[in-house]
Amino acid sequence: MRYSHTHKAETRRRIVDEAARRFRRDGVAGTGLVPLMKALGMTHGGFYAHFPSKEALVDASLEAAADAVNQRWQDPLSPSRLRDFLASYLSPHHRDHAGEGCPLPSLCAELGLRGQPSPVSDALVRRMAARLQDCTFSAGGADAEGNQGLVLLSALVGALTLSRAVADPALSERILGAVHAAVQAPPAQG
Amino acid sequence: MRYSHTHKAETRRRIVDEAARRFRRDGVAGTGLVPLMKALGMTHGGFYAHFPSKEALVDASLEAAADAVNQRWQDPLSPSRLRDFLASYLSPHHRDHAGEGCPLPSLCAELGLRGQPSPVSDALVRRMAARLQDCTFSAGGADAEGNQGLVLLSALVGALTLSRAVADPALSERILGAVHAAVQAPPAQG
DNA sequence: TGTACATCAGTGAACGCGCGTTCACTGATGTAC
DNA sequence: TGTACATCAGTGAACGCGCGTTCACTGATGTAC
Repeated sequence: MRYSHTHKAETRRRIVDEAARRFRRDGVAGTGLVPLMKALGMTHGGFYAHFPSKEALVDASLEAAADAVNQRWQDPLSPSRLRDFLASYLSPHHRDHAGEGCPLPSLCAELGLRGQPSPVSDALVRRMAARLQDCTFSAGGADAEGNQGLVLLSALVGALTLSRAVADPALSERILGAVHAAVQAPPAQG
Repeated sequence: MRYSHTHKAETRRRIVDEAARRFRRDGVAGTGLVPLMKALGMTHGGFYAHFPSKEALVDASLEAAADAVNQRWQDPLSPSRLRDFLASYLSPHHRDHAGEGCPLPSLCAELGLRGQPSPVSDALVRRMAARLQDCTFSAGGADAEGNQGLVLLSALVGALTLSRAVADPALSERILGAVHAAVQAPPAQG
């Protein structure tokens, strides 16, 4: 080998990291391989020493995201850590920095367009929903199937998506605030 | 004029209708003007007799969607019509036919990517949230700001987005079913 | 009613551009002797 | 330790393609006389 044993793996990791950021920030269709490789100080031809196609890079970056979620959410969330998570997920900072944020609001719509979605997003959804399920505020005797986590995740993803799409900053903050208030305490019963 | 008075307006309407369908089904970036015009039995050059740019077509199709929502949701929803709406919104049919469905789950993520989002999506969000607000099941004394409609809308949009992105049909149906159950009756309180 | 003209929606070839991908190559490095 | 060789990550030019947009034009029709 002409490079150290770890060199190629290291370059591959850099490509995946930068791609994951750009996919979330600009969309998959909006991310070109030429600017991507250029940002890493390389030429685009070298890309194909690491991946057979752009499609494979999408899969790899989704897998990396799923690994990160699994790593970070390995143990059940404590109520206090859940509170922190919800606040940061529904924050203007998260809304304004999609590249460093959750891949679900950024990528799900685009992944849903493709003929056959990758099963990797399933793993992401399952893991996050399961961890949210563990510590929903309602005791949940009526929710034995564990669906409350999916409901919470849907609200989070929808809120972030909508807050990013509206032009009026006041409306955007109202969306985040309304969902934040609703998920911290269940709505008044009557 | 060489065509009847309504001819041009009629053609424009056909372009907007077909574009709105394709934008929702394939995304804005995934919709080309050449195939779009060809589907209407015309050549692409004629497009510019109606719109100055593709961007203008996006705006026009969003406006058309907002008009349709305003038309259809002019009066407050009765509880029974709300029930029908929720069932159809969270149905597998809606998930599988994005081209004929709500523009929010299909387009919000992509619109959020663009530098400055169009204020037209604001009108859509406001109108739908207001109508959902009118008839949320909770009496809502604690929700004077009218945020419950935004919460409900976030959950609907998130659920549809996630259900379209996962590969496992069972998981997809669980997402729709869980949110459907949750929005029909508030979660158990303890 | 019949003819000449003006209008303009729509045609179709062409443009420059960025895309994903291919491929012959280079040259720094690890390995073998 | 020093030299010759094999490896292969990365280079950079080139490809075909579809994109949004432009533009000189056509020809069917409404209008004026």
